[in-house]
Amino acid sequence: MSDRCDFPKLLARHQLRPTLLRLAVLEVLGSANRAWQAREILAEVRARRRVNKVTIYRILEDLTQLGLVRKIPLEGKSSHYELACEHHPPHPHFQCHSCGGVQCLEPVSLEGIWRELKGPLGNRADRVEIRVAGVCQECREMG
Amino acid sequence: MSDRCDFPKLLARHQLRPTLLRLAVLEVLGSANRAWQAREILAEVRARRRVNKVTIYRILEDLTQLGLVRKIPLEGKSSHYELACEHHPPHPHFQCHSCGGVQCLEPVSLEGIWRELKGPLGNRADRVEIRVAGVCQECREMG
DNA sequence: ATAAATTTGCAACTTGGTTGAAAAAATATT
DNA sequence: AATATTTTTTCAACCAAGTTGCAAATTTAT
Repeated sequence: MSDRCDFPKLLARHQLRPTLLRLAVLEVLGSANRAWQAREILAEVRARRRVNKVTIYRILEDLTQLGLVRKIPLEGKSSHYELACEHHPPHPHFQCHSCGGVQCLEPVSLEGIWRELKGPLGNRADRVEIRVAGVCQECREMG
Repeated sequence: MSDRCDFPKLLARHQLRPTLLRLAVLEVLGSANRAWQAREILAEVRARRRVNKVTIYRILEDLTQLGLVRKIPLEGKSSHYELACEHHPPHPHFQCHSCGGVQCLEPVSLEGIWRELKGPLGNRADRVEIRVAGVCQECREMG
């Protein structure tokens, strides 16, 4: 997935030091083409190292702030995070409203939407997010 | 906005009794063309009547379940709710990542997106939600 | 009138996330 | 190298949104 992302370099480019924990978080995020909950990232990092949850939250916040990570609001109480490097362009997410599971979908063109968008003038729009809700295959088969 | 929605009838159609509280929640939702947080709805209903928050949450859950209300996941820890009657078709939402404020945008055509959507086969997609993130006018003027 | 079912309230709890300040680690200065 | 400074991580305590189980109250059916 993100074998081609040089995380230390990415961090350096943003004046963030390449600490073990920051790298660990980035590596978890890059280890699969999916969106992760903070709790999942915490668990993954803990598999290799002792960490406090606050640290994970703060790292995620910093990385999100710098645009290195995308924070995706979805149904449920916990946010999801994913890499935002050049190898992971923005894309829609599918969420099953039965099991809550999340899947990344292929990127779609947003031109039409941007063109059609009409909102209170004076707002500056930076980003468009698409969430597709439905029932995933597994839940459908369950009945 | 929703002067044309007959809430008692809507409830009856779904085998839900038109209790004072259910009607109060619907009336709050219909009182402005915006998305409401549960806490806001609670406050509004409490302005007229004594209610427990659990009741509000349960009512919102029931109404959402029946498709009478849309629950919209946005950035931040609390969900937003809005009427889903025929007078309030689905539409994108704008959210300011400075103040967190939410605005309803005009509906846009989703045809292009539906056509382009490519996801794990076997999923059934029911709904597409669009969230536009940016900075609202007010926050821009602040600096 | 009374029994049965539905709705609401209450209190206690769970969970995701946050705060502030101290401890530890890394970097810079003399 | 020793010390000061800054950055990162931790800890404990906290907060707010939302949930659970059960009792009380209300509504509907018998």
